[in-house]
This record gives sequence, structure tokens and C-alpha cells, in this order.
Amino acid sequence: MTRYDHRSAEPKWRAAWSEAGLFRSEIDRARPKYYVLEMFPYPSGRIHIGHVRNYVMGDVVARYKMARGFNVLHPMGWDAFGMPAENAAMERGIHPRDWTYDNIRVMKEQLEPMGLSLDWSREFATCDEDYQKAQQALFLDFLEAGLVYRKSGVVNWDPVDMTVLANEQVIDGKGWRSGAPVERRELAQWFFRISDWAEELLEAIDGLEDWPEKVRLMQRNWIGRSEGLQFHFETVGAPEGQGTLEVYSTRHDTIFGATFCAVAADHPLAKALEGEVPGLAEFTAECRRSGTSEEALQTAEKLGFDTGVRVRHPFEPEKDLPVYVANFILMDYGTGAIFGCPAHDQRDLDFARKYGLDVIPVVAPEEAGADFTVGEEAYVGPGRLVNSRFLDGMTIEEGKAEVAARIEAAEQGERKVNYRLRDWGVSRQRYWGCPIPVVHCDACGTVPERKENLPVALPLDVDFSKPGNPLDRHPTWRDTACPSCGGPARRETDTMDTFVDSSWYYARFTAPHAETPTNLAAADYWMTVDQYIGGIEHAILHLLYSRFFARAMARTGHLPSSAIEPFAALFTQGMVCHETYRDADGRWLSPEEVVRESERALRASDRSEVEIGPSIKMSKSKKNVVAPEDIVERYGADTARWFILSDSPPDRDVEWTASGAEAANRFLQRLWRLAIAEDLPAPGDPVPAAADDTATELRRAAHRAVRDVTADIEGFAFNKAIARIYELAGAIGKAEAAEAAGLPQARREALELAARLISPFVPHLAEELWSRLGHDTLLTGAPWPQPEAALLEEAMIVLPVQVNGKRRAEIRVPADADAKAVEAMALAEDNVKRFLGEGGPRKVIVVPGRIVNVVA
RNA sequence: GCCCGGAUGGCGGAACUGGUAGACGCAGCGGACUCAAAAUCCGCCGAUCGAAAGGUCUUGUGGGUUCGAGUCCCACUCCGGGCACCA
Repeated sequence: MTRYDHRSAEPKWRAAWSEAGLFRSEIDRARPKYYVLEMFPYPSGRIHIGHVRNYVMGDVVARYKMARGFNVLHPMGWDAFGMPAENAAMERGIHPRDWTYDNIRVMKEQLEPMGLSLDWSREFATCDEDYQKAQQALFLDFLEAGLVYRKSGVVNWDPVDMTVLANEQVIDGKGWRSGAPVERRELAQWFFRISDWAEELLEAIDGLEDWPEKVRLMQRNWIGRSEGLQFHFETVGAPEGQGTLEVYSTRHDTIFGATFCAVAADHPLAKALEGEVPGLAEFTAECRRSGTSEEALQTAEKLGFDTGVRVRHPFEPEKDLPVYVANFILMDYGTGAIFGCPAHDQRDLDFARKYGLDVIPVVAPEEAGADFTVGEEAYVGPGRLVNSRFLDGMTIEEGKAEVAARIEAAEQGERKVNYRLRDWGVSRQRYWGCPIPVVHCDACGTVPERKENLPVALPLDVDFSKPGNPLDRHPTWRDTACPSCGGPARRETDTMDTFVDSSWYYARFTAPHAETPTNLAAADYWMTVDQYIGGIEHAILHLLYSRFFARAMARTGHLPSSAIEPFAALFTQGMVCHETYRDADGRWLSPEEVVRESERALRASDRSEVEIGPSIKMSKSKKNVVAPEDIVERYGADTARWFILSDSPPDRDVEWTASGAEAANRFLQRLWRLAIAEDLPAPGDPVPAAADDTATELRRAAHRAVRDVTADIEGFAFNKAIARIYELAGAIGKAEAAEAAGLPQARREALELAARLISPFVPHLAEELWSRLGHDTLLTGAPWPQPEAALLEEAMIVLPVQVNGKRRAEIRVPADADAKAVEAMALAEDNVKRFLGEGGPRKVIVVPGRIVNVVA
């Protein structure tokens, strides 16, 4: 029996698409545009199935929208800066640049056979000098607009690698590479002023209706808005210049429960006292040394040091509160100082118990009286204020309002909204990143590089044999002339966080070869991205940074104001998982080393028993990876595309199985066999008017499939769309065996519709079927089919009949039968009579077209 | 700790706004074709009682609303994810 040969068909059709230039997009104002984008890959070395799933989903959308008449933009590029390239350089002596571009070449070769409808003419890598130049120009414009600044900040410093570490790179207080205890060090860093946009970024989330609710919630939490009161206490016994202590609280209603104040180790008051109070300097040093990783913070004991300084309670002048330096107070949130109310904050309570401070309950639950006490658990629920003089009896909200009003009237403070979101530190002491285009001059200070001198390019002759930033110790690269005075100056050696690169690439795709970062006309036409697709792991940082960047670019004239939200719709796809295998010695085995039988698995080499582990995300360490090129070689790209979309909803994880891939291939072969049947009439031969019921039934099935597949694609339910296509193939297969007037024509119509419906999913096979059915045009880009309304309507329908809510019979009725007739038919059913027993029905509910329920 | 999801056959999953639970696929079982195998085709496939017709039970657990609940409400169990000294 002949078989569909993907090895010859797939390259043939890709060549045909390429020759026809179908995926090159140009501005065309006559057609509506559609911009579909998948999160671009980091060129780590090889494409894996997870990438394939991501891009195939985007491809289904792109091809579908193309068929619906949209002018589609579907580009691809490379997120090419980052640490792994430097690690490769250090470990294997390969230059990061060569390593990166080699990987890009290999991965592009892997991607090519997948048949993705990508416009490769727009391809770029973020490490291309063109892109760096554009990004540096953006940086300078942001700097001029006041969106970028430089300040000293506390960082995680690895003293061995001599570099700054991200919080995620600090494990148990030690550097993830060096294992050396991480220090908290103050370093001048460049920051983007994202926190200025906190309110705007938060409010605009409401408008992102086509984003997953989950992601919107995560962004809201990340921005972390809180409403509170910022006010000051008068200090007693504090050094010069520390006459007041500014604190921030969201529970200012509990002010009468305050029994202490606490400041951060880096707070000016703490610093001012370091030389005066014995032991304090040691304590603050200890605080600074302790790790900043989440785990370290979580497990760290709450420690405090009484400074001896006191503050005066604003409403009880006779009462003084002690001021502690505490290790759990953060300098960069609020004012770096708090008042502690142990009765109504667990952390404050723990602290108070440890240092023997008073616990004064000031909020009592409704059911409790004024003698309400707090044990080891702070009370944070609702209630009424007690022990609070003029606040007594008020609710928490009323208390807050009253305290705020009095503090404001006394000009001791004001209501203030605070955000968890911090400014974005973008300085990295790294080589393989985009250089920050500024110059340090002894005479002029920090001076922006002139735009005509861009790009500030990375030197290629760098030395990775020593730790630290190679740019810092390069013999000549740092030396330059001051753009302002012309005198000798030094280049900034920090490079930008790679998240900067990915924060605006979507905009660059609209005019990838422009001299300026963007071309406003092109951006105005293509932006915003209509559908963005990628992993949930980028739910916060990448997406938030991109939203900030689009706004900053709009402010500096690089994007139209209509594009401040870069991604109109977001879809987060699940991961690809696979079973794990271990041999008797506990060594991981890859799927190629294993023969899978129904209930067990054997090692291919010696048929020894293999333990089957859970299906988890594919990873090199567990060896449960499947190489896309192996699948493509064996079954073809279409099989890989079909299978990866067929089994699970796109937002959930999918398990890759060999049997599933085989089944996908079996189905594609089946479609092909159906389409090469010899008894099919010529193209254009219409279904005769006198067609038999069998033929009409097939036509109905085909047109229903068109309706359902269309809805499923629109709804991102590709697994359901595929199930509908399986059903259609089943109907065509059944019809092949039958003989009826008009059936060959109906089969032909159904096959043509099937070819059109599968084209977004398995584009090569769709073209092959289309061609085998006698067409000499390309199917790709051809208009999407419309179902015939008349064929979607059924003359007769089957209605279930329930007695007391249990199904007892089915009746076949005309679709437009009236309720009375339906009721009569239902009551005439034997089984209905049987369960009704003696006495007639008390009530009959007829839901037209749905169900009949008889109540006995 | 706080905030979100989710739980449906042996497995992945369907089920419109409350209306025949289990579409479609995998795995399994039986059969046809074949000397045989592969490929292909046909049938069965939640549990249970029954020869059958048909009955009973069944969507994590327990309650509730309703003519009718996988779907809505309340309480709980388990699983997954996010955040977490944020004052």
C-alpha cells in the first residue's frame, strides 16, 4: 500500500511557500493587520519540544488569521545576550559571540523543517550591533527624559566571582557558582524609574481583558499597592538632625497599641548612632551580612537592638516608645522605619515577646469585650477599637480616617500610597550584554555618549581566565574622550540586564532595519501585538518590564501613544512532559534507550527491566527529552505539530508519548488515503440536487466540522478542533464504503473542507491533499471556508425524556415541533408510562431542542 | 502564613448560559484480511445486576438549592501554582 511520504512532500511545499513569498509581511492599509508573536528563544544550543509547542500554537493562529484575510505579521528572533554564553567561554574557551551565533545557526536549521509561517526577513538577535545601537539610543533618550538614573544601592556581591548576583542566584546565602558567602554591598547602579508608573501599570491591568486572570492577578500582587499614613514622631535623645522619626503604616488605627519603633540597619538614625551606642555597629554589620535570599529571610530570627533613643507618642505625650534597630525592617520600603503594634501584627508580636515589650490590644472582635487579650497569635481580623481614647468604639476604617485626619491637621504627616514595586536595577557587571552608553569624566561627571558615536560596541579581545567583569580589566576599552569636554574619561563598564533586550523587541520587529529604534509609521500600523504566546514563567518580570518600556518609548516618541500596552492578548501555554526512566542502578535513561511495552519498559540494549517514573517537564538532567529533529525525520513535522496540539488543552501541560506520536501519524496517513481514492469526481463537480440522505448526512457532518473547528481555533481550544477533525474523517471513511446518489461528490466536498480545516495545524499535508484533489493553487492563504447555514440545521432531532430527572426514553421529533406535540410524544413512550405508574404527570417541562422532564 | 487554580473511566481529556456525563485520542480486549507478520479494516471498552429488555450506582468528600447539578451555594479533603519580613 502506498503511503504519504513526508520526506518528499514537506520540503516541496515549504519551497513553494517560500517562492510565493507568502510569509513576508508588508504594510497594507487595505487589509486589517494581525500581529502574532511567540516569546523569542534564548539560543541555548538546541530547539526542544517546548519551543516547538510554543511556535506551532502561534503558527496555527497566524495561518488561520491569514486565511481570514488579515495582513499577518509573524516574526522570529533571538534573545541572545546572557550568562550561559560567558559560562561557555569560561569553561570551554569559546568566545561568547561565536558560541551564540553558532547556536542561532543550529537552532534556525532545526526550526526550518517545522513549516512555520515566519517572516525571516525580520529576524534579528539582540546581540546584533544594530540592535545594541538602537537600544543604547533608547537608553540615552530615557536618560534625558529622566526615566533612568544612577544611585547607590545594596546588592548581593559575590567576593570570589567579583560580580553582582540576582536574588535567585543566592542559595543559602552563598553564590550559586562560587559557593562563597554573599556580601551585601553598596554599589552605584543604573535604575529605570518603573516605580513612577506603578499606579498606571496597576490601573491598566483592568483593561487587559484578553490576558489570563492569573497573570493579571500576579502583576497586581507584584505591584503591591497599599494605602497608609506616613507621619513622624518627635525623638528624644537622638543625635543632631534626627529630631523626628518618619514612619509608614497601613494600620494607623492601632496607634494606641504601639509599644516600640524599629528602623532598618541602613536607616540614617541607625548610622548616626553607630559611633555612639556601644555594640550597635556590630549589630548593623551583622544585619548587612545576612543573606537576602527568600529562604534566609524566612528562617532568620527577628533580632533587635535597643538604641536607647525614644520617640514621643503623637496622642499620648506622656508616653515614650523605645526605638530599636531590627533586622526585618527594609530600608527601601516605606521610610525604613515602623511603629510596632504587637497585638495586631504577628511579626511585631514575636518581636515584643522576645524583648519583653508591652502588648496592648486595641482592636477587639465584635463578640469580645474590652478585656480582649492577645496570646501568641496577633489579632488581625475585623472589630472595634478599644483602649484608644477618642477612637474607642470605631471600626478599623473609621479609626484610620480619624487618626489620619488628626495627624494631617497637626501637620505631622499625610496619607500616602506605597507600592511594593521597586525601581528596576539594570546594571550588570558582565561582558555579554548591551553596554550602557555613558562615560565617566573627572571634570564633567557622568556624561551620556553622543548618539553619533553609537553603538558603544563590546571589544572582542577579552579575557575570561579570571573572575570579574572582563570589560573592567580590558587594557584599552575603558579609555575614551569625554563627550562633553573632550578630556580623558572612562567608559561605564556595566552592561544592561538582558530583560532590557526583551522589553522592546516586539516593537523592533515592526521595522527591524530602521536606523532609529523604531519607525513610527510601521509601529503605528503593526502595534500592538494582537496575540502574544509564551510560558507562564514570564508572567511578571518580562511582561511588566515590557509594559513599562512601551510607555517609556511612547513618552520619548518611539511608539505611538496607542501602543502603550504592548500585548493586547496573552496566552500562556503549558509545558511538554515525558515519562522518566531509570535502570536497576538508578541511572536515568533517555526514551531512545528504552523499549516501551504496554505496562512496562525495557532497556533496548539488554532487555533488562526499567523503572518508569512520573511524567515531568523535559530536562537534560532526567534525560526525558525528545529531540524534535528525530520526530521530524521519522514522521515529519506535521505529525509532531498534530500530536503536540491534539492531546491536551494548550494552557495545560502535555505528555509526549511515542504511542501518541504514532497515532498522530496514523491519522495523517488515513486522511491521505481517503483523499487519493480513485472514485472521486473531478474538482468543481457539484453535489447533485437529487442527493441521497447518506450524501446529505456527510455534507452536514462536514459543515458542522467547519463551524466547530472555526470556533475552537478562535477559542484557543486546538485539542477540541482536532477532535472535530477526527470525527469528520470518521464520517468520510464510513461514506467510502457506501453507495448513494451524490455521495462521491459529497465525499469530495468533505475532503476539500478537511484539507482547509487542517491547514493551520498540518500545513504540508493540507497542501498535498489539496493538490491530490486536483487543485493547482496553493491552499496556504486561501480563504477560510464558511459553513452553509442550511446544512447546519437539522429537520429531525432526538430529545431525551426524563421522569423525575432520570432519563427513561428518547423521542425523535421535528426540530420545530411545538411543546404540546413533544409532550404528547414523550408521554406515549412505554418506558415513560412505566415509571410514571398510576396517576398522570404532575408537571411536564419541555426545554425546546434540549430535553423533556416529566414529574410524577 | 496569604492569594489563586484544579479534582470527571486504566490514561490525556470532552460536556454551550443548569438539560442524554464520558466526545475525540491513547492503552486494552475481540474479530476480519494473511501461510505468518506488519499495515489496514470492523466491533467492544466507567462500575455493577441481568440471557435480554432494562435496572442500580457513578464527575474528590459531606450537605443544600432545583423539575433537573460535573456545572450554582455552604463546609471539608487532597493536589498544583504564585507571593511572602512590604509595615
